[in-house]
Amino acid sequence: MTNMEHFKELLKNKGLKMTTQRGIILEVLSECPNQHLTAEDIYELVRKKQPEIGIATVYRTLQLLSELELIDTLDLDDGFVRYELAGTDGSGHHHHHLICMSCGKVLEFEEDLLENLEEKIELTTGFKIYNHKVKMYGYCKDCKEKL
Amino acid sequence: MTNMEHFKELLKNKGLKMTTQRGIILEVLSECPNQHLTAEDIYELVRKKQPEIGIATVYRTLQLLSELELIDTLDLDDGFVRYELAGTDGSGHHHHHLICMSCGKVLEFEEDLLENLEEKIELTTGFKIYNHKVKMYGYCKDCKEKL
DNA sequence: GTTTATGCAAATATTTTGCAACGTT
DNA sequence: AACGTTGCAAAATATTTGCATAAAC
Repeated sequence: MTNMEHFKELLKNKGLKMTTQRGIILEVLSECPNQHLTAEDIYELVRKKQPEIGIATVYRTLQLLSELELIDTLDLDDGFVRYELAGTDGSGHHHHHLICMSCGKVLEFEEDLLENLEEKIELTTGFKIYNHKVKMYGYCKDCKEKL
Repeated sequence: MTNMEHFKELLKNKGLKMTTQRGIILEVLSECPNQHLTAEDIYELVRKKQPEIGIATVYRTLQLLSELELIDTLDLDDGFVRYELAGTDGSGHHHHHLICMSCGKVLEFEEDLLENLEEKIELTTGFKIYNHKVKMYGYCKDCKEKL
């Protein structure tokens, strides 16, 4: 099932409506894999397809997509909330971020080693883990070589 | 060396000055271990000791402490940046967070399993990792039992 | 005495909300 | 036809900045 079909189904289940605006916003996010767009970025991209849209609709839709777990949010400590499609590989695993402290580049990684960690934490703390967000800060290959 | 002594030394090295306000802000953070205070929370606590302080000074000092790596920031997706002392155990390991999706409680954990992960990522991607932030979302023991 | 820091107020910037008009089911 | 959604503008919120005064070195 595509993201869009999934979205329609989730909306229907909740008695909510599919609209042009909602469709375009999810479409734009689908067209920007591995990017980390701010609400403003998304607003600008959506306006190319639907110039009359208001930014309030963008915010409301992003909140909705986030509640439906179709998108994830990311905080890069610069005062913007950033958005990206969740579970790009359909495995249910979220991807995580490598943030270069020199050039600011953000790479993605997916990693199953974290599952050992989850298990260990569940045993130790009694906490049942559902999801996680991981950010690694360091220097990317290029910047590392320049240092 | 205490946090306060460390702070004074770092300030001196940078040609900056130790002030009553800066001292009190670090003191307040030291008195609230494992809490996740917003700038406003800290402002209120500091005002009990120094009523004339302005919130701008609190923000400026938190930014400074953050740059000096004496404190860490935490984003709980509620629109506030939260602050806590870094490296509570002096091991240089940062602690991480378990966030209960039911009651909102935030627990801490420290985990060395992540070091395997860092190593693996460094080999795979060429990224040199310096620090990381991990948030685990799930249900705490109490909430899990009530479900 | 020089330079950095503070407090206040105003400015910025992001996100949210109220409401009348509109679109979807 | 009923109800959810949109766009606009205004409001709310968190954080930053300019500047004259005060404090630290």
